[in-house]
Amino acid sequence: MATPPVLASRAAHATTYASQHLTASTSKEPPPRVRPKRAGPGSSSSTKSLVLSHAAAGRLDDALDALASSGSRDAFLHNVLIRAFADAGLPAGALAAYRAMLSAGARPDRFTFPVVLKCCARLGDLDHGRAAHSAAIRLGAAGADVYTGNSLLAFYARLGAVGDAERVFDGMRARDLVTWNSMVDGYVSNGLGALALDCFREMQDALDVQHDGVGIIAALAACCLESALAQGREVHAYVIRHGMEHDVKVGTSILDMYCKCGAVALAESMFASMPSRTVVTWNCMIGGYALNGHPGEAFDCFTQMKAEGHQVEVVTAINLLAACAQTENPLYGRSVHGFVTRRQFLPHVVLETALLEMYSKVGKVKSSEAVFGRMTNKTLVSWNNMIAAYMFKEMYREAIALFLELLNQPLHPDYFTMSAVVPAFVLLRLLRQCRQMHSYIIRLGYGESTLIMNAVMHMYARCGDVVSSREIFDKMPDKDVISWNTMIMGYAIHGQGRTALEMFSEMKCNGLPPNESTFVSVLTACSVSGLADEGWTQFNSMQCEYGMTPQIEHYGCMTDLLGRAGDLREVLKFIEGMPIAPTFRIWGSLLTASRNRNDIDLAEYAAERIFELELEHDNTGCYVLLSSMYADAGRWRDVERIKSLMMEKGMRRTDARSIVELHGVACSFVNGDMTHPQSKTIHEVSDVLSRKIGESDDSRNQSDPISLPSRRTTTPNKHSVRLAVVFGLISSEAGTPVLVKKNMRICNDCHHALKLISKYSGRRIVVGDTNIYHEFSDGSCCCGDYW
DNA sequence: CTAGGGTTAG
Repeated sequence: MATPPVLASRAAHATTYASQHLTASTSKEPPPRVRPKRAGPGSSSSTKSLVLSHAAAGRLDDALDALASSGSRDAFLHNVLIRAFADAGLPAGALAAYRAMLSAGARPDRFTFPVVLKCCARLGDLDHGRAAHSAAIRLGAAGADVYTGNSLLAFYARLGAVGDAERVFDGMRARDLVTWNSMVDGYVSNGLGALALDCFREMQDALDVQHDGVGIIAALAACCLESALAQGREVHAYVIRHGMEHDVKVGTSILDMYCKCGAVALAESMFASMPSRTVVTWNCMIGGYALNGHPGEAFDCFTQMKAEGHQVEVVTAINLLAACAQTENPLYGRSVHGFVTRRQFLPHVVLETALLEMYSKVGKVKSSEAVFGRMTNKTLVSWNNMIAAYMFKEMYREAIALFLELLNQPLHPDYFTMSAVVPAFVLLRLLRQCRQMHSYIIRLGYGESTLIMNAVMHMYARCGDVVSSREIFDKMPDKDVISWNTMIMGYAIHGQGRTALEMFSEMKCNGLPPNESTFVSVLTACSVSGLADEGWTQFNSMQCEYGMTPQIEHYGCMTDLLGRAGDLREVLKFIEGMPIAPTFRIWGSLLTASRNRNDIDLAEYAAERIFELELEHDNTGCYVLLSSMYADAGRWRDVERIKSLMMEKGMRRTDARSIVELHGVACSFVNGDMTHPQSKTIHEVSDVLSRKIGESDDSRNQSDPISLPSRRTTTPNKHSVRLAVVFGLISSEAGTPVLVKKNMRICNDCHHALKLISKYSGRRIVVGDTNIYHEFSDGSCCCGDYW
């Protein structure tokens, strides 16, 4: 049927009218229209019936137009229309109708505000909500009417303004069950579980009524946030006492609470006892199995769910993917991917993000990329996950590139983004990129965030610039334990044990109690700087004064400390006396100590323990170290044995590489490198330096034990680190330190030579290996020749 | 013509 011309033109007008009000959303009220002649509080019955009939037929723009042109000040009629827009899922239209109401001069009442506020919440429109709030205050509805107060409270809470929600709560003259429930739920949706539970308890005293399902569900969500199993069980008991357990939603929430608190068995018995279940119940159970590391049970549960005739929905698939991510075999995830494709669940942002994450966890980063690339709608979470996927695969450059791409998106990187990407800079250990990252972080407005600035501090320290690390630390307004731990560790890895210990005392003076990690930093400082007595004092103090139980990391530090002292039997005795089983970390420490004391027997013993562990850890370094010890001892047959063992296991010695950053450009050298344009000069200078420091031909002829016979061996003065240092020395001004990063430990020859070169050149030379920074100056190294 | 409800990615 064709629309009558009159109505058609009106409809067109109405659309413009509504959109005008939508676009003018941030400005003040639209200019008042011409006051109609008949502007009484009621309206003519013809206006009323016209508006109502349009509204009832779903012609909302027509209804709005009719009402606006009648100039009616009938609040009831306006309320009906606002409500109609809201019910039709058109919150923006509802706000346009509200503005029309205001410009008609009608007076909003206690029926108007709840709907308007709900629409503002749905649009995330804080400004219009605040405007409605002041209108409600002006009209006296805010404090007096419970419904208006409740809506205001819920509105602020949903937009994350908990403080405003609390103020509304406090200002209400009367509160009902909904008021309290909204407050509890408001805390929950802002992650404040403890406050939610306090509020829930307070509510029982304040109101003389029983909790309803809504409140119970909010309280259970609070228990999830706090992992408060005991309180969750109390809520469960309350539900049973008051005969509410047959409510499916309540039952499902109890089940979910048990899952989230890690009590799968309790969740299972809840599941079994439920008289009826919905898809959501099944989804929770599947998610709960996945969350608690039981992928097999999750799959079984899924099969059973389908057998009972339940429709699989998007959330089911998402939870199932969490289970797939835990299996070794990518086929599970792929089949779910096929399933959701066939069911046409895609595109769906959350589902796609879950697919991306699943592929990443089963090691299929290419598939993650494919999913990410096809996504039309990407949320910050999608980006964060893709960055994390690259990080998981150690694809640091890709992670950084994606992060830089994210900066060009209309999205604001959050803490997860930062904590995902910062380690990439740390691992690449390029100071220039750290500085860049630092400035991004400031530009993004995270300069005041303790969490993020801790990461930046860590980044600088790991990249060899402990001074910048300290500068940030000094400027931080709210230092937490992690800030202090990071700073202490920063000094520790730079061999400045004394400064680290001073920081530790200062921390305690400031009244900040140390935690377990603090002692890892402190003990590392003692061990790197050879402060044996201090180390023991701290090790005892953490147990006696702070009642902490040393963890494997602490034992690792103590093993290092003892190893450096040199009595290897003591080290072995210590390891054997440990109350926890030695790990790779511990035996590796003994291996290093044996190497430094040249005790091949003990080194073999330590290496055997490491091989016994049969872990997925990369043992290449262990083989290389052992083989170089055999080479030093002239045990060439053992060298060969190790070499063939490594070939058998498909291990390849990683190529030594050293990087020096000059004027913002990173130059990378391998052993004997000739690729640099200034190679000739670099090699010549290295030879000159070698002679000046009296480096013997003996050490220069020492061969690389692992290299194949065909490969030319490199004399120590052409090792990557030496070339990098030489290039650094000749390319920077006298007096400035030279900073070099190396991807493996420095060999004895180079360590010795660098000490002499620092003295000869009068320059400070800093070389970072995988663990610590060696600071060579005036003929000695901060590590005290133990590393 | 009025408020408040469960499951999902980090």
